[in-house]
Amino acid sequence: MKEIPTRYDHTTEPVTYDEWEKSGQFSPKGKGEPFSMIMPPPNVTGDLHLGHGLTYAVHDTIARYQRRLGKDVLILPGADHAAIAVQALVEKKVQKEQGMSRTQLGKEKFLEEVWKWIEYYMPRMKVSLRRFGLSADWTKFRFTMDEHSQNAVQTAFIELYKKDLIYRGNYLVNWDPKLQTAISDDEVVYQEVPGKLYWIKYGPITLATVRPETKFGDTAIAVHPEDHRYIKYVGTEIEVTLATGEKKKIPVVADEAVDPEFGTGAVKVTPAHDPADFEIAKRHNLPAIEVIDQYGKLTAVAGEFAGLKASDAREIVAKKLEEMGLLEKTEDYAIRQPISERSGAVIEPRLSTQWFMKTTELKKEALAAVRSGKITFFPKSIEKTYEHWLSNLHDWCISRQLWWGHEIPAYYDESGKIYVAESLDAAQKLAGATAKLTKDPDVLDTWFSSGLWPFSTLGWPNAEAPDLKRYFPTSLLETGTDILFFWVARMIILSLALQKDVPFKQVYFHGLILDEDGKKMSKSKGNVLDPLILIDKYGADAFRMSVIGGNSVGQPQRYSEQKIIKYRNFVTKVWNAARFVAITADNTKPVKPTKLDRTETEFCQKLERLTQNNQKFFTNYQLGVALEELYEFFWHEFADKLIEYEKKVIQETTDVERAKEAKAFLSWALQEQLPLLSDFAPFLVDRIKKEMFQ
RNA sequence: GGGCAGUUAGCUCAGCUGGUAGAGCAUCUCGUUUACACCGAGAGGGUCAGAGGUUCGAGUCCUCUACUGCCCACCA
Repeated sequence: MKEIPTRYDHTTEPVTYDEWEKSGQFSPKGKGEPFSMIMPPPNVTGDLHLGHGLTYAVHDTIARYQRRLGKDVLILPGADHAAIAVQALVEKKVQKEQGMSRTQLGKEKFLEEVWKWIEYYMPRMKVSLRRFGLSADWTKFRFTMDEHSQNAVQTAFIELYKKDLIYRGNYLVNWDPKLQTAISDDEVVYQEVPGKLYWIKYGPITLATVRPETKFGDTAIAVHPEDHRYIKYVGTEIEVTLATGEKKKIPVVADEAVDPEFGTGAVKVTPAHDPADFEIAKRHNLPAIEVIDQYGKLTAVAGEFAGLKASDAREIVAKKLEEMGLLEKTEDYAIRQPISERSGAVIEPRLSTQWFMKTTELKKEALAAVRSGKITFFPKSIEKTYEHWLSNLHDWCISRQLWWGHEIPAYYDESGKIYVAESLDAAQKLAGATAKLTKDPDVLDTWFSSGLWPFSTLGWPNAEAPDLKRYFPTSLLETGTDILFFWVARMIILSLALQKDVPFKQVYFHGLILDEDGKKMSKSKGNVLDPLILIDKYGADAFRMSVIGGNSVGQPQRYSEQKIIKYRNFVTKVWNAARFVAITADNTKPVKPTKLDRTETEFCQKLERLTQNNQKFFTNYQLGVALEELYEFFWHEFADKLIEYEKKVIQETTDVERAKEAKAFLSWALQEQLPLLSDFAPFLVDRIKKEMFQ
């Protein structure tokens, strides 16, 4: 009899993983039907949360299932440079350790610090990723800032520029005064804060506004075209008195965007600081006057108020207007304030010269790709969200005033003319030898490089790269709904633009993990669970099953340690059932006996059904259901019923052959279930095989 | 304001194309120390959010309502 402990020892997992990796079994063989997944690259910010754990658990479970079916599986791992996030972290670190700001340190030194950060965190992150048991091909690991990625990004930019899909222009952007950069619409979140609605006299017209401090930048008053109250003013100019006492004339325009029901039905138009006003101004050819600068302070046009922070200026200006008899009344009002998701600063819509990507044509193609079924979403309901977002998509601001990130391959001569080229030399050729060129100082939005990820990782822009030819378009993208717009939609757009094909055929959106009370987990709430600590305590298999089990496609799930305990117990159960089979049926070859009694036949039928369902559930990405059924079957059908039944048979029968057959049947039944289990619990099954059946 | 989900046992959740409800945890009873107490046998517990409709028959399809969550939006 073998000496087998009654507990599965999960501390051997890293060793097992090492063996797997060294054996090369995670690398695709290049034979069979390809099945590829590009792993969502985690940010190199130092920590992995439960959401990452879920992502990798699902990735790996699907990959192992596909391998079991005989597919040529590739999981390509990577990491993201996370421009804004990492820059902010390194800035904090430099400030703390050297007492210097980024600007004091200088760009070159600062970037050295960033690379030090990357060099420190990258290896740690890779070690962490391996703890999940992720069967990724590490030889193909890619970082969004490695040389190949940089080249891909530069090439993409140049190609898109040549195709006239990228342009530079002075438009209203979301300005983050804290980070001193523009950010995209999707990086802005809104918060309701108590504020006031100010009713201000503009000559004969009174209008309501929440931002009296921007009055200096008003270049029109807008009313609805059918509003009879104001029709007589439309087309005329009205003299307006500013808080500085200065008087100026501004036109009254008619625009559909104005809601006659709100306030007085008249609205001030401040094109430089309000997206809606900016649009009105475009339609009526109105000038834009900058009232707020890049630091969020009032500019010279505000006269005596110049230099005040916009938020402070509000009440001061209003008070002055009141003294001047221009403030009719105020009322309490909930303001919807735009906040930078990155820094928490109040966003100031501001005119700025930036690079943009045109989306008008591409979004149609991106819509068609999903509508036509070239890309399938799981769950399907996400398609509506996707459609809605795309149809409302504006051009995408892709430049950022940061230091850490992909450089923009654009050069300017003294007259400001743009030369887009891969190097200074190449630009110089375009501009002529005498031109004095300067490089664009900005970097690209992180999501621009992430958007190229499904093909840049496979060798693009080299169209002949073997991996690109074999594994693109990828089979499946597995991710969370939180980055549907940031990432999923952008990959589709950029892939259609540059590869003329979809980046993936299926997208599986797993649901968000919430805490016990159904609240989002966040560091600030202090309700986060560290997946690596859970793995240390209970093992990777239990962890993987705990995030997959009881989770269904796209549905949020509440998570607590109780769940992982359930699966840790399951791991022990499987271990002990296998142990029993190994001990009693030690030398039996796992061949299905030919003679079966009724109980055994019934078991076979149930097992057959389980296998069929398993495949069906995986096809629909109902991993939670697949796991639950397996759990039920193994524990209650196999362990509780079949093992107990055969145990009795073995004890009671006098027929030696019958006892042998019972043992053989048990052994066979176990071996049939182990492959199914190994999708979810690869470490456990590996150990069972090695310790008990070798 | 619009869109999308969800509302099933005390708790966490399953329940595909309709046929009078399931699991895990928790509770209670009993058992077992030669696979496993991270165990076994069993029990209690649900008018499937509410109302209406389709149907021989509805958690399961339709409509409306309520509550919860998520996403989007230029009502200043």
